[in-house]
Amino acid sequence: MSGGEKVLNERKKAILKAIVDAHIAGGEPVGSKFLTQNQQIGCSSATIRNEMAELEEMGYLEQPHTSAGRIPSEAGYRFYVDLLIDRYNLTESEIEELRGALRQKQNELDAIMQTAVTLASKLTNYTALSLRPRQARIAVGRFELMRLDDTTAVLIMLIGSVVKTKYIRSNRAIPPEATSLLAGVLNAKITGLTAGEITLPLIMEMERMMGEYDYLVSPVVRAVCETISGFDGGELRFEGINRLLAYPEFYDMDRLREMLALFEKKDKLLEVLSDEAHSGDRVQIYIGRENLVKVMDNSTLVFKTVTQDGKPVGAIGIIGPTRMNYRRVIATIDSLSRNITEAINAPKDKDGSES
Amino acid sequence: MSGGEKVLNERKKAILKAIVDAHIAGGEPVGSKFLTQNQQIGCSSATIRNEMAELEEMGYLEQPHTSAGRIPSEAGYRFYVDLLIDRYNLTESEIEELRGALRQKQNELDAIMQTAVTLASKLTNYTALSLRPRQARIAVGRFELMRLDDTTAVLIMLIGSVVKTKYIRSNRAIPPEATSLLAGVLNAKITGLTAGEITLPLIMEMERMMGEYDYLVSPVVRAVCETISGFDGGELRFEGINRLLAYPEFYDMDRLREMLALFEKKDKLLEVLSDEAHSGDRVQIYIGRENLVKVMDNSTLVFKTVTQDGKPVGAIGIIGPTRMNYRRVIATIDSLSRNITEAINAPKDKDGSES
DNA sequence: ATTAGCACTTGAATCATCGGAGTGCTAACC
DNA sequence: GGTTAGCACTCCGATGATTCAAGTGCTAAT
Repeated sequence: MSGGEKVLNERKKAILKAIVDAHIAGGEPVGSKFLTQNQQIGCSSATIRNEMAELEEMGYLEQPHTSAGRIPSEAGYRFYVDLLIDRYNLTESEIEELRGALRQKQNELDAIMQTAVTLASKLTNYTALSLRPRQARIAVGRFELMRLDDTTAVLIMLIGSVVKTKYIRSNRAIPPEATSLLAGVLNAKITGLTAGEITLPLIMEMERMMGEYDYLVSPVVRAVCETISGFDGGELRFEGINRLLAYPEFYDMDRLREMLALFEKKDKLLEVLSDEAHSGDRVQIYIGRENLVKVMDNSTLVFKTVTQDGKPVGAIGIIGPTRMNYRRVIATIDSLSRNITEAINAPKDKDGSES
Repeated sequence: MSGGEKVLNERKKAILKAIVDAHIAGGEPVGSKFLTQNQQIGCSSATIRNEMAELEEMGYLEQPHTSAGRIPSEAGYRFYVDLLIDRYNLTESEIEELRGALRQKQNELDAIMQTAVTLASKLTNYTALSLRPRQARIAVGRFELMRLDDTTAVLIMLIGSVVKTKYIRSNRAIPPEATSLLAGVLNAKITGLTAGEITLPLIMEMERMMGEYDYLVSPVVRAVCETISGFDGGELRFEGINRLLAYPEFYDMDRLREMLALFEKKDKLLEVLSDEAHSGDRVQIYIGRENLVKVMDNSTLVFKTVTQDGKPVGAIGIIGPTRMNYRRVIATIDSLSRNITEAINAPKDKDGSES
């Protein structure tokens, strides 16, 4: 709000960066004296104090109380993050672990995301999250029907690249020939349609096609619709929640409780993330309440989209205190999402010749 | 260790019960004076003090420090719980909510358990858990194969009453006629077999049966084995972790962290629970470290098995502070598991005639 | 423009004090 | 003998005073 030119001289930059670094490392406010140790800044504490006062005026720093050091404001973190173009690179072994874990799961997006989120949490030591965003257009691409006994069958649906199943029970018989017929009708008539596009005339036509087995259409279609609506809700998973506790900013019970409540109130988050998830190919970083829910005062969200055939099919990210190790987190998330995207887009894995 | 007859006179029972009740309600140690308000105990504080001293000697009570009131020991809670034969009954509306939620999901054990665990957490206000125990003998009961394109297919397996799917990718073509052939071979040869029973001769025989498509057998069998071994690991889910925070006994950060760490270290829990899950038709209650992992000093675990065709297929439970509302929790878990068991065993739901 | 120095502010830690709650025990009471 | 009133004793927790150290802002000197 209040003015302040955007231009920072080199020394201010160095000081700001040093403050953020120090605060990330220690978690405490940092004072002028401490900064004199930093080689990059060749001046006395008094000078630094003056600079810090100006940085505070510009909104990059904050003072918890009069006689404490400074901590970076959200704007300060933002500046710092934007500065970080030189990526922290994962070590060879970390990359290997990642690749190895992904190689197991062939194209099972669900399983892959689960693996990835665990890995992300482990590698960064923060809470990780995986997201399957809400999608506008959900439709079944392929149906299959597996008959179990006289009155039971399993309906198998391919949605995107995810397989969903649903039990069908009927109080009238489901003869073997009816299942294949029904599967054929379903594939012919309602592949590619969203729940809203399955109309009554369509259903009636299907019933006509089913002949004497018309009674099966209604329950099956209902099952399809249920599955579709269940699917488009998106999905959000967390892993490593307890890692939050290791960081002093969450030692405050109330804050922690808010955070956990946030984790459970997935709907809200999902909504926001689903929007954001569609945007861009880069790692996205939300600092504090920059954009998202306001609960996240002291937290930062880092995530990146996973795409298949150019379309976002999920996202993976990290949530943690604002003073997080950005280099590492960014690198991890970037690398993970890149590898997942790669794994699900370049199929054809060579069939190793084990005994 | 030190002696003490098991017999408690009526007054002692009344006092012990009153203390547990009060401590559950308030969370604080309870003193002799407070208990005089209780109508059931018609005597003065001094008498009560004497009785309490004896109860402490017998091991049913503890004193945090000399000049505090008493709190129930684990043995005290145990006694209290065993005393609770009169069940707390859920209200009509609660039962209705439960039934309604279950009715939606037809026999999808996974979805049902998910619903149930959410409900359990909501109804009791504690952290709830659902368990699919480790099982000794896992075998596929039925195979189906869905062809997607020239090199991809989805293998669909019915394990118990759970459907699992797995992508199959091949670097050689998967022609349509091969899929049905392969499904037939799989159904003929390896239904009912555990991973260990799928031997090399068997595989070779299958390859012979597949004729020119023999190259498909190996990757598919491998997928089957992976799925089976993935499945027998059991599964443990938590819901409502943040509810723990509402209780003062978890206001201690370290305790809380231990607890959360426990939640993530599912393997261990799974192991213990899988054993226990097989036992009995009653609600099981573990108080403190009575039996389980030692982390759970101040916590109680209440759970009950869900059975299908008489066999345990899962369990649902609550975890919370030792001073929990046992009546309510026991009733909820009992009712939930009973309803689930009912839902998955008595199929044939009437097909309502909605327009 | 930079720096040294100093007065000032403020939260955190330490310590002593005090009050209340609750006990255990003894002596009186039924 | 069981029950109760009374009292001395213990111990925790809250309160408040004091001290301490860190860090600032400002002024004057370089």
